[in-house]
Amino acid sequence: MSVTIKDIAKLAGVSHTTVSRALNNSPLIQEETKERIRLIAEQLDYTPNYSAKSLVLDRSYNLGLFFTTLSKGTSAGFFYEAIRGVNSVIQDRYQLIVKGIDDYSSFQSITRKSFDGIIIVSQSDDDQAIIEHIVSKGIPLVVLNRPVTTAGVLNILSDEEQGAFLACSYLIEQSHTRIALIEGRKGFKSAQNRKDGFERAMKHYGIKVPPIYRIPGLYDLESGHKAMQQFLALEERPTAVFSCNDEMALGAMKAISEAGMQVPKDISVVGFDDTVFAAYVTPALTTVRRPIEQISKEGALRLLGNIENKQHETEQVLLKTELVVRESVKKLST
Amino acid sequence: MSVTIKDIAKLAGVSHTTVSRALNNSPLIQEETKERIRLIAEQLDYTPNYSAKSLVLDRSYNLGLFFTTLSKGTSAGFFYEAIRGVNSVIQDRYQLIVKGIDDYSSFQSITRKSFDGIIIVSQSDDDQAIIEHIVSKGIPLVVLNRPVTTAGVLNILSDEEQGAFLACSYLIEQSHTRIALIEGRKGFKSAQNRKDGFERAMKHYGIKVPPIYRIPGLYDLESGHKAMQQFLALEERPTAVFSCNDEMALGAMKAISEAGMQVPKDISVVGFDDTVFAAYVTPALTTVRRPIEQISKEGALRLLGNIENKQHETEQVLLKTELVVRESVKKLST
DNA sequence: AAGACTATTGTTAACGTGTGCATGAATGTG
DNA sequence: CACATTCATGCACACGTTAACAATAGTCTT
Repeated sequence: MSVTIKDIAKLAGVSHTTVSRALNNSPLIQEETKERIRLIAEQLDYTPNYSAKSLVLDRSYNLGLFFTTLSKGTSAGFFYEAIRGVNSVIQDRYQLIVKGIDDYSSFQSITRKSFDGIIIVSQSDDDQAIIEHIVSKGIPLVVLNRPVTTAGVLNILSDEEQGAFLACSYLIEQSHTRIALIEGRKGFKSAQNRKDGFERAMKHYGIKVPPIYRIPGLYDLESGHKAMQQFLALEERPTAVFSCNDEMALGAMKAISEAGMQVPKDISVVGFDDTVFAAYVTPALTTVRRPIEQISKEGALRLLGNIENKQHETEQVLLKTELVVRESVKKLST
Repeated sequence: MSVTIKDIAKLAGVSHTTVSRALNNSPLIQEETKERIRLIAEQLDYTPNYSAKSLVLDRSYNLGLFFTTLSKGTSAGFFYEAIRGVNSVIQDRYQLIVKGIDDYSSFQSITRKSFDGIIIVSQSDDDQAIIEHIVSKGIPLVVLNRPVTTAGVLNILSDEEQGAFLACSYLIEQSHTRIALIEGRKGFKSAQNRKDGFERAMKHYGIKVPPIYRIPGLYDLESGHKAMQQFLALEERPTAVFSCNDEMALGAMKAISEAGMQVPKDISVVGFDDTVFAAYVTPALTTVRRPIEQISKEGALRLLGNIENKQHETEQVLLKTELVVRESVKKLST
């Protein structure tokens, strides 16, 4: 079948041990011999059998990249940026195995033999179970995007509460006082954080928000659309809406234009995430940029550090978010 | 360290062979013995070492999912749907390894030992090299999204030429005669197919298209924006634009509104792909739906069939696209 | 009741690679 | 020149699993 080190050994007139050492650049082997063996390996188009390597070295060369879910609730852009970020770091050294946590019926198959390290892009508290499983197995782990307090876990995320605070403060500075909130998907930590930022800004500036100005959403276009319809039906409409993500903001804008009104002339809208299309809708959406690609890059980098130095760095890193001002907010005259 | 079948064997008072057979549900073993062994395995929280299995069974349990590129030119939605489709099919049986073809400096590491099968979501003719490598290694392969003639390759894609024809015919049926084209990224097969559909429709209905009505784009928002600006600067503007994907269509719509005009009142726009946001922009975008998730599902399914039955199905499957009529096209009065 | 057959389990080797220890040659030391 | 030391390589085994073949006991056939 395929070429093994024994085939090379035979041709080179040495033992397979010598070949193994030569190809791993061991200092025990003479430079001259190494060169000869490398040449033969090249000519035979030799590729190491990673299953055999894994078995004896107790490493899998696999990196797990797990999302809370692949089938529902994860936005395409988010998903894409996360994979890109991680992928740009690992290059050739590892294989990237992508999976949705909700696809696992049992975590049994997640062992130190099958993953050298795992990155969880977490969007829900429900991920706690798998996190604990991974930690208990002693697999190096980094959790992105959601705060986690479990011991022994690297944790990298953006400060979403701060981002939401930023966005809402901006609305208030534009003299808005009737500000409504379209919340994120229930159970997602990000939904809570963003709402917290909203509430803090309101409190900080002493703005009263009636209960009907808060409607839960599902992070998708449709729920934003529906929520906005409800706001529009109100007797005293809000003059501005903070939507917990861009997709819902888009749905909201759609509802506004369907009602014969205009953004930002009649109602201002702010989103969150700075999705690729935010800059290109009409009007361009003012939103909060969350450095997902940077988070996943940073996470992958540190995870590799932990794996290769066998250390156990375990801090929490908060990366700052940034307000991107575009055209969807109007400054009210005071 | 971790539990092996030998540990179980010792506790059960049998040989490790018997344990192996029992856990693989071999008919050679007494039902009673099997039950006893399964129980012990469960209690010890045994997990098979997949490296060892792979080594002896000559299977990796890995499925490769390769994209032409992860870093440039692949749209997030496209990427997301493809992964979802494949993932929904493979469930627990395989690990899904995601990679960008342009990340490979050498294909050497792609062997039959490291991948049981490979799915290529191909967007460029440049992928031919890796396709040939994979075929030469005898790895089961399915190529999605782009037509491929290499022997021994399963090929599943949508009939994009037909989709473009559909879209352009629709424009013509709405009495448009000055129809412009924003082309896709050069070198991408889809760009060629969609253009072909455009040309066929024009020819079929006997519509003349001046050369300046065709501008190449890059499949991103910005290039659509720029292309539209050029159309708008023309003395005799088109009344309708067929954009080779939704993102460029969005960019085009942006340019139109910046010029103080409206879609579809002043200019009609049709896109391609039916991206998630197409339904929620204002006006909602008329576009061509390409069943990516279905394509990748179908592809994964057939690939698994080929792997597990050791057969070599090698046909080309064309899945029909569908025109989604929304609000971005105006019927001209004749 | 002897031989053939069947059902169940064990023995042993194999997959491809890495590593501790042994070996032998060459070199250095006193 | 005898002995210690260093350098380069080989031998044998280990990693955890599966499978071909052997072995044993029990059952059936005539």
